[in-house]
Amino acid sequence: MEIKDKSKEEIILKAAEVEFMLKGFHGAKTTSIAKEAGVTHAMLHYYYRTKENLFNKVFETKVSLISDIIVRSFANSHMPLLERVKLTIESHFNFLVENQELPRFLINELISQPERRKIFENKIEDVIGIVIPALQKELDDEVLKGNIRAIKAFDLILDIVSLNVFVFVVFPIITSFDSLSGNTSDFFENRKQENVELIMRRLKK
Amino acid sequence: MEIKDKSKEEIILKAAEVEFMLKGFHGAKTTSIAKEAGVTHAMLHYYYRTKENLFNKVFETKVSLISDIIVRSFANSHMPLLERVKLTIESHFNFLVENQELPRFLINELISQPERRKIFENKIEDVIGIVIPALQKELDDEVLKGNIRAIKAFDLILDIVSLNVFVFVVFPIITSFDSLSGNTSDFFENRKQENVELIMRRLKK
DNA sequence: ATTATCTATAGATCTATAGATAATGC
DNA sequence: ATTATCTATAGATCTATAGATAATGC
Repeated sequence: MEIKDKSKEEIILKAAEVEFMLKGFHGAKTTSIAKEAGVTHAMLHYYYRTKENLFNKVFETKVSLISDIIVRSFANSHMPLLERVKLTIESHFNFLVENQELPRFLINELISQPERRKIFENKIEDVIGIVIPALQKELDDEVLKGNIRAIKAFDLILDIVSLNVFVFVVFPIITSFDSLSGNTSDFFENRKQENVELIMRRLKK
Repeated sequence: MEIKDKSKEEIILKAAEVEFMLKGFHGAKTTSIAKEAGVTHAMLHYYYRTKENLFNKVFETKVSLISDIIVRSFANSHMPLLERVKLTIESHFNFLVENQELPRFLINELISQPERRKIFENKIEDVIGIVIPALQKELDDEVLKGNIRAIKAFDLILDIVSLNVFVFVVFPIITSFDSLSGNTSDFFENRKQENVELIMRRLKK
């Protein structure tokens, strides 16, 4: 057997990732994942036994990605708050450029299969429980100093996430209208700036 | 046969609506729709022949709702622009309160089943082609008069839609964190104001 | 006569595994 | 000896329809 760049096990996982992300758990079929991976259908079950199993592998990896980005976003605490918020928006946005199908996938599986929410909640709960109160305190301090306008940390985060995520969620649909004539990365760059602008104007006095 | 409030045909459609909205085309099963509707499985096929057919009935109704709201949102042209934008944000938000599962459903089916995009595009295309240029002109006029800051109509609409829609898309997930202790309608009311605030500050000089 | 309903079942599709065979690593 | 691979097929689930029967509207 020659040396392949990837083992079949990995190839199957990659193919599963693509199919699950695009079609969801129910829309994806183990037969077509196997076909896409270029292996016999039996191989898929040999390595992962069940469809459920294979899905969970994909799902957990994706959930981890999300919880990591939340933590990473609020690092760099030694920087003025407004600047840090700006940087957070940008790095969060950049992360989404690299993981465009991720939000839609998670949202969808979490809603259509509520039994899977626990996995998500467990990963994300602590992060939320720590990040929000800490941010709230910082915001309140700045408000007292008269530097920014009052806002709840939860609202600020939801503002940022809404603006950043939504473009990617609808991107495959709006492209078909071609209103964004021209190049995709210009479009994204423009959106990133627009989002920063919106949030900065919301916060600045 | 006694007089029922609804015919079986309608009951089936309603049950289908619920199941398709929640689980998508592939996740929904005609057997469980029939069960939910309290009819034998054969009745579903008697009235709608195929699953595809039944799905399309639901899908088209939902697409119409969306295209209607876009048109309605930009009525009331005899009103100062900023005020009109504010009203548009609010009425769009109110519409979403009444149709919370709608955006996620559409986004998802449109992405996982690209063959259905045409139905959507046809309904929405004209509306977009008329609304955006008209709005752009109005915005440009106000910019020249020195009343607002420059913005592309497309960006403004995407800003509004992002902020308004996203809360509902993730709502079933964030409720489980219970950060929004207290009542749901207060939470929504607060979000609506936050969104108006953001957009107004973006536009005002 | 037409419309509505049920039971039973065909036929398709999909997940999963059994069992045989080939390749690989000590 | 263990791991990887294939063919073949069982078994489950799901969509769809045939065919019989009951209800309804002229």
